[in-house]
Amino acid sequence: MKVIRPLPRRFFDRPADQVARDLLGSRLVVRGADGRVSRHMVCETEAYLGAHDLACHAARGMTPRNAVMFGPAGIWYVYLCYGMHWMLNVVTGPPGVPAAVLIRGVGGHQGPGRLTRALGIDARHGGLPAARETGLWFEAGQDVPPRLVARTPRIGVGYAGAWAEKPLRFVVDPETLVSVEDVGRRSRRRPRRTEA
DNA sequence: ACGATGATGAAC
DNA sequence: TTCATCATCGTA
Repeated sequence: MKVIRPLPRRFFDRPADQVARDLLGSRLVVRGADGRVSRHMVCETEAYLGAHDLACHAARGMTPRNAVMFGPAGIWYVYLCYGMHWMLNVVTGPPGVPAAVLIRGVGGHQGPGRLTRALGIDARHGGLPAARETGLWFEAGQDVPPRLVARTPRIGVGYAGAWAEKPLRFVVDPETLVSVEDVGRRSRRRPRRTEA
């Protein structure tokens, strides 16, 4: 039987929008405290491109919080938002380029704060590599054909001027993705939150 | 439409 | 040391 290896670091050492697109259909894999492993299909991501991207945390320079974004690819960037939600990101691109991809939705869990809560992800993961040893990594899943990928503006970044409108959010309807032979029929598109 | 809830970063 | 600001979510 085929051995599934974690997505390697080089997978993430590319522009964030490419990584965000290609993570759709992959599996986010978590090993819980009890040793059990669970796999979750990635169905929604957002790309934060670097210091020039005004929606990116690194747009105003390096701080203790965002420092990990300036490092090598394949490292978890986890931060607390609105006082209660842990946001899971993976750093992309070469050192010096502070870019990352936000994991915004995985199968069965809509919303970045809900999925971290459900999977037990928090600050402990920040700064660690996405690898088996850390208990949180990615594995290749199924390829998602382009026609099933929707691109929209990112959520909650209305302050970012022109960057707020760029289509850097990538969504695939998990219902659609489940049945590969059903690609001819576009399933109902879920109504999404809109910008303010 | 809005309040919960707390770290973060910048100003003072 | 204060203060505004959040890459959200549940309830209304």
